Amino acid sequence: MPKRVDPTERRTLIADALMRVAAERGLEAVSLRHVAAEAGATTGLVQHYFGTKDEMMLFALEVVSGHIGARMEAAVDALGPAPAPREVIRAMCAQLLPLDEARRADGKVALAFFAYAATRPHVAEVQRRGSEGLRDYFATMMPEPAATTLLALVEGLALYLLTDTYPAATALGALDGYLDSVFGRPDSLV
Amino acid sequence: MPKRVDPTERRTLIADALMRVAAERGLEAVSLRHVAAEAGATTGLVQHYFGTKDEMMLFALEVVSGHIGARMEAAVDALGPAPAPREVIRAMCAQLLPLDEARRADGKVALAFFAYAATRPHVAEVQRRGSEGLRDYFATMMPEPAATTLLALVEGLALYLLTDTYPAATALGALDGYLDSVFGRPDSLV
DNA sequence: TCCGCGTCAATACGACCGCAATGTGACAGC
DNA sequence: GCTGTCACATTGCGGTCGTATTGACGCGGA
Repeated sequence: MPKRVDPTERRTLIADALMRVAAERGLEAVSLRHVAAEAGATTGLVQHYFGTKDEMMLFALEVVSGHIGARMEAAVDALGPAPAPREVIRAMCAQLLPLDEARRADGKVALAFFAYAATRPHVAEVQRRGSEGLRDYFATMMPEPAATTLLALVEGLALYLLTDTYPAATALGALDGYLDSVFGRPDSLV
Repeated sequence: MPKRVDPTERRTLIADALMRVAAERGLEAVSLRHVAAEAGATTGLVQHYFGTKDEMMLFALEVVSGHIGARMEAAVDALGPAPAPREVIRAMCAQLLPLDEARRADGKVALAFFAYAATRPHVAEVQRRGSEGLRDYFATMMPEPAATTLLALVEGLALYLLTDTYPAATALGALDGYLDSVFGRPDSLV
């Protein structure tokens, strides 16, 4: 075969460029040309790997999900062996919150995709599955209704962090407060 | 003066058309032409009342806020005289959730504006003020940290309702569950 | 050796965009 | 009844969009 190249690597490279554009200028600024320019390529290259724009968007959505999943895994691993369920859940939730620039960029893209999905059912389906998977996993460590509430709370906190409505400390306080109400306060008052 | 018309009425008419387009086809489908067509007018008319597209978008954002505010007021009024704080809060929160088609349409537009605002600080400022006002109002009827958490929870529930991740009953259950934990369960068990 | 395919650039095309300039009809005041 | 001005329609410009087409280049297999 001629000129070997790793296609998935290329695709990921393009998707990364897409996310940079989306995080900086919004999802509506994502065009074949802008993404190609950001990736240092031509529109032809982008089109070679993604036949249509929709394909590209869908792949980017999967990449964002992958980022979040990887961060969650790393955060849980960092807890050491046999961590308490509460700590696992807390660590995972914290990865959903835009608490540093990397997570903030992903958060912006994820938010943009939520809006994008609001009028595109097949995209919404992808997100829905992701959320349900997380909720079900949480439900193995806490009552199912609490897992449902927790996930919505975290999503809302992420939204308010993204718009700078709440500072980070407030959001984390709200998260810990809710975890307290589910698992009981660690040891202090009440 | 020649041919009198009510300018704010026209502006609202155009903004309504904008929101119909945004709810059905997403905010990125909002263009002068589409909005004008939806309003049964010409682009010239739209331009006459909104010099630039940004102006139009900002006005539409205010209209959405107005819708929500009006619904909240009506819902609280419907509670009768001297309602309990918990019922006031519940009624207001319910108006933030997309539980019928009208609120769902507004919710879609509001979500789109969140994403829109993520890369436009001056738009985010408008939303931020709205959320803070609501939070502060809630805080007059419940502990301030709880008001913060509640607002984020409701926003998250709205997001999940919009993507059909949660059914309405689940979302309302989560809302009531949280209100229980703040105000105490009305009378039943525990 | 050279053919064919994977890879990528360049360019063209038609649609649509925001915006501005210009045209037109209706009405109020003189 | 002429005229100025407001309300709106029409048209066109410059630009960007997504997509399709075309062709050049590099290299493994015959």
